[in-house]
Amino acid sequence: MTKLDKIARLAEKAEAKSAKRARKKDELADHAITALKQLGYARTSLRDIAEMSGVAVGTLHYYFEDKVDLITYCVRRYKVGFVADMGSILEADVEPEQLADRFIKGLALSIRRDAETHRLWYDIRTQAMFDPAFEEVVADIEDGLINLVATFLSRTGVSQDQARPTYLMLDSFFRFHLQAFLKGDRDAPAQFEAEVSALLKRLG
Amino acid sequence: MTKLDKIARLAEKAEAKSAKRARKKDELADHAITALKQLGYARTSLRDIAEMSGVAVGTLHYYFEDKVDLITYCVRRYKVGFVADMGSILEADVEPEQLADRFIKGLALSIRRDAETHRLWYDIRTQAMFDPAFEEVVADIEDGLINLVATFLSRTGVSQDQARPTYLMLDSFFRFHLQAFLKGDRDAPAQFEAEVSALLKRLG
DNA sequence: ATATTTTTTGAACAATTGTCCAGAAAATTT
DNA sequence: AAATTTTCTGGACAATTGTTCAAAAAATAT
Repeated sequence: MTKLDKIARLAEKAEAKSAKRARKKDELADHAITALKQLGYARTSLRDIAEMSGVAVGTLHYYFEDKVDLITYCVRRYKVGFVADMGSILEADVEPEQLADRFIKGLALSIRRDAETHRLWYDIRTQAMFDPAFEEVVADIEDGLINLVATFLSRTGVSQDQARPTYLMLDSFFRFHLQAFLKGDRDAPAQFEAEVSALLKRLG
Repeated sequence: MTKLDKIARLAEKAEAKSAKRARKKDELADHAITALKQLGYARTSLRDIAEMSGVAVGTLHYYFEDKVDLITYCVRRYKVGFVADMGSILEADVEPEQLADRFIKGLALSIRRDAETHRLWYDIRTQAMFDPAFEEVVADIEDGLINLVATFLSRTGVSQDQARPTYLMLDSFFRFHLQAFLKGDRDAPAQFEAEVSALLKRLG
């Protein structure tokens, strides 16, 4: 075995190890999210998360620096997934009008299906107004969302410099009807769909 | 002294007493707000508030049921004041266009002047997604804000059924630029003014 | 099989939390 | 001036918090 072989094998090992560690982190994060989306940032303790994950509290600190690190990791992970999901809708090769329809329907569906998870995002976004530790993750995610809207607009033939105002408009309606849905209004997603659809036509 | 006189005087006393109590509540609430707007709901302890108010912790519980009662009282008090302030702008007898200009300028000014207080509102509004105890106060305030926008629209000659979408639009821009301002972007209020002004012309 | 490293545990720690309450202080009534 | 009521105090309470760490357990390497 040459020296190069040894080095290569060592690198392989190191990579496999960090990959395994990453998998475990994600596994823990997924359990953490189920706890966080139920109670919110401030009300969820590391013990809640540990119990939900079936591990001891110390294990969490073995994988995550501290609570902020753990929570930002969770929010980032889930929101990246959301942006990817919505992005895949935009890949379909259909008429602009139908695309807009599908996109809005996708958002409405996400209110219905992932309401509890989305409120965690709003929780963290608000925390960032008080705690600079959350500023980075919030800015990153918000950039991703604006970017998502930008590709949506480019696919429907609208100028991309409308991305931020459009994102803000979508976000405010999304937030409002999410709130209504969480309060028990089962029709909120449908209303979101109708209202946003109308407003989008008015603007486009 | 007749019996009626006695009753009248008793009623007077009772009213004076509850008025005094109400004044003290407001005084405590004002101090509490200065603490809350700096740290946010979850991070502010009753001891922080007591220290800020120059009273003992027990005194807070003498005037308020519990922490939730105290905080909802504070948020309600400050937001009612804000709505009243903005409402007084709408009383001016000027051209619709100038009125819109003044209204938006008033909002931009409030970002500059009351940034820390406004973030407390967003904090409580988000908490309401997790804790039903905040649902009522949030719904009340949001109704008040939509109402404010409704009178704004009626004064500028726009259909009132656009109140909610317009409120949501204003809110999202307000929130976004408030966030930017809190992160250190001193131009955020001016940008808010420009962007909202443009969008409003596009819609009206 | 043994040695080494990685992973996990859960008890211990100090700090903080909201709430309660007996008694002091102040205000009001008689 | 005495009695009564209202207001306020601040220590005590139990519960909970994030974090640390020595030791055990498990996995991996020799």
